[in-house]
Amino acid sequence: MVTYHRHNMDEVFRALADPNRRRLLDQLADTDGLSLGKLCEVLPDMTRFGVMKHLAVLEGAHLITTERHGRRKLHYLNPVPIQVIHDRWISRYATPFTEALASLANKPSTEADHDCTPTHLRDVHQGNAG
Amino acid sequence: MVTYHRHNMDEVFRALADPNRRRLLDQLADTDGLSLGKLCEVLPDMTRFGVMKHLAVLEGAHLITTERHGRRKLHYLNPVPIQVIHDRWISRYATPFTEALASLANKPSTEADHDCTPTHLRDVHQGNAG
DNA sequence: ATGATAGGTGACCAATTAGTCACCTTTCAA
DNA sequence: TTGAAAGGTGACTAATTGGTCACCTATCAT
Repeated sequence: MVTYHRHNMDEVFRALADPNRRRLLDQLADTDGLSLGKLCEVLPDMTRFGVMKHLAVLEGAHLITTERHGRRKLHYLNPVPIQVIHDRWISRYATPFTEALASLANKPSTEADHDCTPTHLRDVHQGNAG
Repeated sequence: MVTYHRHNMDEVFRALADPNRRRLLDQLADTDGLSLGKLCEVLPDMTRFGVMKHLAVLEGAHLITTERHGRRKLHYLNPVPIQVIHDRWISRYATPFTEALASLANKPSTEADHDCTPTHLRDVHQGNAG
């Protein structure tokens, strides 16, 4: 019996909540298998220790995996927890209605002003221009 | 020009990171338009103020919207931010490979032990039985 | 009007988190 | 074998978060 599908959603969401950590993931999505030193270049305003901590959080959430190669530690993106989140949580709310609304929301045009949205969704629309 | 597609991902992810808040969202997904008092029944181990704070976080992340009706405040699920996250972030990593791996991971059977996974993904498999 | 009901505010405390640092081990190249 | 390079640990501080409370306003039924 394997248990790797029991990803802790708390940890995954919390890990994803930080823009620095998302940046690290994005970097690994672009170039996988980077060392700590290389990943430090992605977050130049932070010390090596800060980056280490963020990577530890990502690893704790199983969003990345690591492999030691000599004196270097290589970091690999692991997209499984994200897929799991999608499958068992996000798809619940991604109804056709939502998809239509979201695609509508992505258009900056006046079409969105037709506003066939229920009243309790209206406040989402109150963006200021600029 | 509308800006409601500029959801702050930090806030959304952080809001989703708390199980109490996810429970509130689940409740609203089941029965939309509940008052604070009703939502307090969902989290019986917390005071009204705690629930209020969690709802405020959810509202700050635009995951719920509210409407006052007399002396009551009704809360409505707003699935748009989740859809946005899916569209612009999650789908990046939800490759066919990932989907296959995830569906594999969801099976507790021995099929997962064929393990055609890259080495750096292996540690995801090390679950302890029981 | 009046009491009960529903919700709100600001202050407050405990626990957690983010980031840094001094110091350490392991590995590689010469 | 020695020194530089890569990474790791534990302690520490500052900031943030989670939760509670005393006290408040607004609304409804009578």
